[in-house]
Amino acid sequence: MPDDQTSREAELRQTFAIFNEVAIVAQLSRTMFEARLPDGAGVPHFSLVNHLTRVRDGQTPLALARAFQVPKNTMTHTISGAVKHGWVVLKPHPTDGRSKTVWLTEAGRAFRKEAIAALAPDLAEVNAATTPEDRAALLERLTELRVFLDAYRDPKGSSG
Amino acid sequence: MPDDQTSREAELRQTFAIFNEVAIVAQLSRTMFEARLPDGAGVPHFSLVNHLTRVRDGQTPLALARAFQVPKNTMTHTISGAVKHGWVVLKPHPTDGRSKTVWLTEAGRAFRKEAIAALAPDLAEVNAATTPEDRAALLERLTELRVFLDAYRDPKGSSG
DNA sequence: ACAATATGGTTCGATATAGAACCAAAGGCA
DNA sequence: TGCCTTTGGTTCTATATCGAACCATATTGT
Repeated sequence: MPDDQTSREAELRQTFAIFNEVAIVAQLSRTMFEARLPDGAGVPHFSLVNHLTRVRDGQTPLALARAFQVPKNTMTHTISGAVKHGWVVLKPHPTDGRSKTVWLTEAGRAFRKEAIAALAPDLAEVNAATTPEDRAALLERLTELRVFLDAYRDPKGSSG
Repeated sequence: MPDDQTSREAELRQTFAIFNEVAIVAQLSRTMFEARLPDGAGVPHFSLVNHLTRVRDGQTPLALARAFQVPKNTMTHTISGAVKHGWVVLKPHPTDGRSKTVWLTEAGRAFRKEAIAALAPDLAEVNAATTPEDRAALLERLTELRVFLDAYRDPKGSSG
């Protein structure tokens, strides 16, 4: 077996290791965050409410599904949970009878505010344990990888 | 609001963004991998079989749960799926009547071999789209973060 | 106008993950 | 020996995620 082959395989293993670490970090951070969120709140609920706050509410479920890169049935499920908790409400779409729009409630805004306050200490611990340079580099490389994967699996950007 | 405060908040947002990207990459890569795996095979099944191959089989479910940083009931579930597919078999522990041991089957070894071959092209695409230096840096920083989170959430290293 | 197709959303079935309660065997200790 | 605690695993319940099938409304093409 020539050297080219063995070193290529070593690089594939390294890339596999990257995805492995990503999966572990995702798992650990999800657990960490959910421990801080109130009652039946999960990360998807917070992400939804956070997105509606930062961008704008009144978006359709499909637009949200695309924003989060998840299938539309997953977004249906997340929204229904948020509705059940009273953080958002659904209203009919003004011009498209098939569609709906998602709106924040006061409870939703309060939930987001409290969640952010509850999450901050953990984030601060991470910042205390790492350097700003490492974090900036990590974010850059992760974004690069995410952008590639995004385009790789779905060259045209569909999601429904 | 003093500058210290605003820059600290900016850093918290950046760290939050890191976890956000990690979650997205984890999601995209999981989907990508599972599209390549046969029939009802999921990433956890592959990870299990891969671990049993690389380290050794005959380990107990609890040891495996610790190796993968998951609760023991999650490992019970993963193993039962792998047993159902015929990739591993359970045998009683030789000296501990409460415990079991997990063993690879020939089908399990074949599954791993085929899965690796099926996954390689995707990994190669990632390698074609990134530089070795970026990948090495990413892996390093991810590992650093994973090690921190691991210690942060569980200073003593328990898992059962 | 009308049939064919495309789109927005939900439902169904499957796997994944995790906390809590539970059971059975092992180990410690009087 | 017998009780109590610890440990290994499973079960129960709940949320998350996703593909496939499905329904209703819109849009397109003729």
